[in-house]
Amino acid sequence: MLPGEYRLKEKRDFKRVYRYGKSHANDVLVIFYLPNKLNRCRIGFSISRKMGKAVVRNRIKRVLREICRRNIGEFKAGYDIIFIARKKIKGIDYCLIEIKLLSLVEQVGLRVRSGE
RNA sequence: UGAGUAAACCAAAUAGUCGCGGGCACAGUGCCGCAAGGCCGUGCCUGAGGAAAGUCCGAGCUCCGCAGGGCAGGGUGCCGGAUAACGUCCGGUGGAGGUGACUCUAAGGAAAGUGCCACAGAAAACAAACCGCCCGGCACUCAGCAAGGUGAAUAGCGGCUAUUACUAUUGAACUGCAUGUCUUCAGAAGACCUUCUAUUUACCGUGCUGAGUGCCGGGUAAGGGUGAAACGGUGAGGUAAGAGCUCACCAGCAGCUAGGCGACUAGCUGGCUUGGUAAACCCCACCCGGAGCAAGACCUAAUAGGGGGGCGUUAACGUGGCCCGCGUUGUCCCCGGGUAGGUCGCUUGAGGUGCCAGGCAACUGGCAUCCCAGACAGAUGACUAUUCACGACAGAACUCGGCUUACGGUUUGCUCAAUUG
RNA sequence: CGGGGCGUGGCGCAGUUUGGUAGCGCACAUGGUUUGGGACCAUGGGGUCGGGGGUUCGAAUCCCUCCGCCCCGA
Repeated sequence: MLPGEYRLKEKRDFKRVYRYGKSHANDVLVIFYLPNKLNRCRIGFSISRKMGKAVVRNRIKRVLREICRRNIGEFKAGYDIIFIARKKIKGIDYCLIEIKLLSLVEQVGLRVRSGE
């Protein structure tokens, strides 16, 4: 679970990102992102009801959160980010989702290599 | 061993690291905010289910004009009990299914009334009536019998005379006006014919009897391809034919008696019998005010509006669908305040566990013990190691009691079948 | 959390109130018409009435339960 300051909570923040932000996607995830005026990034998740019942949706959300928590240092600060799960994400294990998510973040240029 | 049936239990386990929600303790009184308030560190504890689900019922709790009456509407519906309450549960009764263990059962009233029962069928509900069966009358047809008539055949008794003339025939005459014809023949007989009688047979009409057909009047509901269902069922007697008309058994109804708190059961008696559908309207009995934790309560700076009481009850508006009733708008007096945000509601409860007692049981009582998620964009995940049967259905959002639905496994009791001893 | 509605041939809808025959339009197939196509005319096929259970002689229709979709209010 992310610490509270890194969470994107408000409905109006989601609306703003969807409306004015940019998007990119691969086969399991969609990313929306928009610069904010803070010196940290806030991350939100959206898993549709079409994905499955509550247990399935919770599982996907928790895996995504865990990935973001462990890699929070690699995200470029000052952005609001929303990840949307696509249907193919069901059944994929943690490691593969982590690779997919980080590659997606790198493609849109929000990744900061902690080592570099 | 297999199949089935009923019940109970479990919901992968252990250890470590990182991360998240909540509670408690300690500390800086550090940070954010105008404020109400919130945040940060360390330690310890704790953190989804049997269904958390569907939202199908019932309650608690909260607010609303404190919910009163009538109508309407909705729900429930064998009996008794349990419960805060229930459409739930337990124990019984009746019915249905199953070889059985056992399971299912919206199971009041059809004799309060209304409606419906398609097609088929004579008829679908006051029973009536079509076919049929039976009785009577009339007409017709057929058969038999009786007496009769007519005709025919056969048989029998008769009749067929007999006078004059004449050998005979023919002719004539007279008398009489009586005469069947023919043959043999001379004297009667025979045949045809005919009277009567008898027998047989045919026909005719009459009467009676029987059968059939048609019509009319009546009796009957035993039987009638139907249909889900046909006005009690089966058998015997009985009858013109039949019929609870009578009888036996069965079903059903009413009454009485006995048992049971009761649903009901058993027995006896009686009159012989009144379709189904109420998950159709309805009747009867009982129950139901409405909305729902985004209910609602409190706090707070700026912008800006209410609440309570008295009087009044015409009009308008509103109130769970209508009416009564009630409330607001009116007026007088008094008090200090709405949205966004924050806090509370928010988890100690018809609570869990164990023992004892009561009860067949649901459940209740007593004692001991425990605190067991409380978020507000919403907490359970990832990694490592070990073990196993390699893990189904599935995630709290005010809280309980049920129901329904989804689903993996373990154990036990019981039933049936097969095999072995 | 509460309230309401819908589900019927491939598509859009009737029929449900008051139980007994599942129908209409478009689409599809065949034939005709035309030089050919469209339009038109005629004929025909195609439906577990969302699933299951019950009431009833009989259910798309009545009752219960489950599934899916849509709308509204707080």
